[in-house]
Amino acid sequence: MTKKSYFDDVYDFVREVPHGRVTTYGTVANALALGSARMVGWALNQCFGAEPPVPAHRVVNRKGELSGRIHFSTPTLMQELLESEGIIIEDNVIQNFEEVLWIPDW
DNA sequence: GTGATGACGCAGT
DNA sequence: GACTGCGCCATCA
Repeated sequence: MTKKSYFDDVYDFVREVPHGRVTTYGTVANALALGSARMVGWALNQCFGAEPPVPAHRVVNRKGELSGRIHFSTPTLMQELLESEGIIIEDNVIQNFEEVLWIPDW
């Protein structure tokens, strides 16, 4: 893993997400100019081996659904983490999505 | 070198 | 309004 990839860009971006806030794949892809939201999800697929750990639970799809929860240790872990930060989630979907959505100025 | 896959997004129907 | 298909770019087999 000594080889740095654009993963670091995605990881760094996600780590910049404030506590209690979330971001979307499209936002990350747009902010990092990756060109595809798929790249973000694919990069986060390996975030579990990243150091320091990446708050991947703060990254959701455009609809605010916890689409990536299935990749966590448990399908409820992602929801538990978000709820622990004060984010309301129902049926694996963020309720006040627009309120917790975090978007960088740049 | 080619084909297939992936935690998505958007346009078209 | 809801569903389907295609495209994005990078990595793995």
